Amino acid sequence: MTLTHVNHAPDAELGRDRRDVPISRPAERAHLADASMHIAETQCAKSGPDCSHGRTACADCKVRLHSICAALDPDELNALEALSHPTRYGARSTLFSQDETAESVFNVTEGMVRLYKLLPDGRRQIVGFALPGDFLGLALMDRFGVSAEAVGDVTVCRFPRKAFAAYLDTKPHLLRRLHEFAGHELSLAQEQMVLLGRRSAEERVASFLVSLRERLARIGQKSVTLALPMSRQDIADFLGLTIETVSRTMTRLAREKTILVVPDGVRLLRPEQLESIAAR
Amino acid sequence: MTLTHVNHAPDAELGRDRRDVPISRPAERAHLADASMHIAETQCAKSGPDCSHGRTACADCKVRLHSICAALDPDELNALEALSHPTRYGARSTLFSQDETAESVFNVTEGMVRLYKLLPDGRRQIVGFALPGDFLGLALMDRFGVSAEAVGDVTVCRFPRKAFAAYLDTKPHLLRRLHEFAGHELSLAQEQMVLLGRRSAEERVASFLVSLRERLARIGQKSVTLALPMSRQDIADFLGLTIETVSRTMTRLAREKTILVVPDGVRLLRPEQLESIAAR
DNA sequence: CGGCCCACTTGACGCAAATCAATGTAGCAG
DNA sequence: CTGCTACATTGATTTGCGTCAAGTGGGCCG
Repeated sequence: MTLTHVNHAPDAELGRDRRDVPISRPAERAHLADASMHIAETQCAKSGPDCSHGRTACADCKVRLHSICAALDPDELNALEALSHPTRYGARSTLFSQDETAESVFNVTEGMVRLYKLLPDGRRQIVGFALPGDFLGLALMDRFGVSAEAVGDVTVCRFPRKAFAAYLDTKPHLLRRLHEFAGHELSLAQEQMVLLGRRSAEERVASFLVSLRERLARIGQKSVTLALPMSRQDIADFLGLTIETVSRTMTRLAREKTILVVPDGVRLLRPEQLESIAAR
Repeated sequence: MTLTHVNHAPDAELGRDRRDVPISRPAERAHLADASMHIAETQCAKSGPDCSHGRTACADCKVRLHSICAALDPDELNALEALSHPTRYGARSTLFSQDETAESVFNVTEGMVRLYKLLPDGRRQIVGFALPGDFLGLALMDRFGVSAEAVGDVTVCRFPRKAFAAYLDTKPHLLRRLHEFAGHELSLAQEQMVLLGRRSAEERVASFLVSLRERLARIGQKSVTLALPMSRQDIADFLGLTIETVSRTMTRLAREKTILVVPDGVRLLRPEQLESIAAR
């Protein structure tokens, strides 16, 4: 049963948060140098420790087992919860910016965050996409080394960095868990260096799709239909390519029936073919 | 006083370990796919915990203050020393290989180590050069994610991974220190992603020289004359370029009197010019 | 409904870096 | 000294991807 080449597949649950939260358009031009915008955070007004309207207990947290919190027993979870500020960020809003003092660290619970660095002339390199369960501010350093923006709407557990670090000092196994996350992150970064330094455009795109699928599978979202909530420009800036090259490459993969391009996503028709292109 | 364009400057203390330790030549062809060679380690025969012939005490360690060991008090230092196996590796020998079970972790005390990943077809990406004070095996994972080879002769403190991890469990502040190192490493990796994804050949070379100088300065080797013990191929594989492009770029920088190419190194004639080319 | 905007795609062309090919040079063995 | 080997430089040519520019289609607003 051969699949026909259509542009719109009847796939549910895809959806780039593009129309909602029409927050200042210029933000989308972030590819240019300014990056100075700090879109108002969609977060609760009082930012004290009990910003808990509609609060969901950590015990019910959908990403707990994939996050650093899996290292904690119920009592410890409560203690950490006391420090946490569940916070929402609207699509395209800024969680934090490069070089800014790190007041908070974050546990992503929903949505996707792009992490990037800008060169003075505006060139942008996305160094990663954070998914639910991922931790932002791993290094616990005084200042952030990268900027972070919500791709679509995002919810996080935000922790004041100092309080979090202090708690960490009392819970070595939590630090251990954090360190494991750092090791994993480093490993992804090294894979990405191979991609950026030594792979062709087609290999980059294939590799990107395959590894995004793997990451989603690890957090329980197994599917051959991959949601791509980020823009083509984001993908290009992640893969060290231009938007045109990404577009052409995806078109070619689609023409060869390896993938099927759908609105805000891609269906992997022949995943094994993609893996072999990715060359790993 | 203009500097003349000479090929050999009267600079001391440079020196690629090329002639010494003529260990199996085929190793130099490591750029091709085989990578299967495991050159016999130049390490002490009995590998028990007291492989201490000619052992230098940690207290005298030249890199202690730059390594993870700076987090330890004298007693702790002794305890860790009891686990350590000071080991030498000859030029071009392998410390460990990608995907191999991680039996040991390492603290580099002397020399330079290249860390790299290979694609199945032999393409190589060097993900970093480890210097004295750097720690190898940070992630403490079961298997190494990269391969490590001595560039010139190298000395390390080697620790059995499990014993090290066990000791770590009793010393949270050491884990904290290790985590700081991981954060630093991650930060370097992200910088490198920007380099590989978004910088031109000239910017890459300039950036490489500037940041190597900074790293050396941080461990006390401040100098405008930079030793480059690694080959041009290594530099190319680190910068995501070909050897020819690296060579041409260095020649151009030299022609413009920004650097002076000397055997096994480079003198930075106009560091500020390099920094502005690096565009940071 | 019509027009605008924006994200994306597609095509034509140009260029930076890769590839292919000599040539130069230092270290070492005989 | 001579030849050999490995590394590095330099030149000629090709090419993959970037740049520039035009075209498409969906969403949204007046």
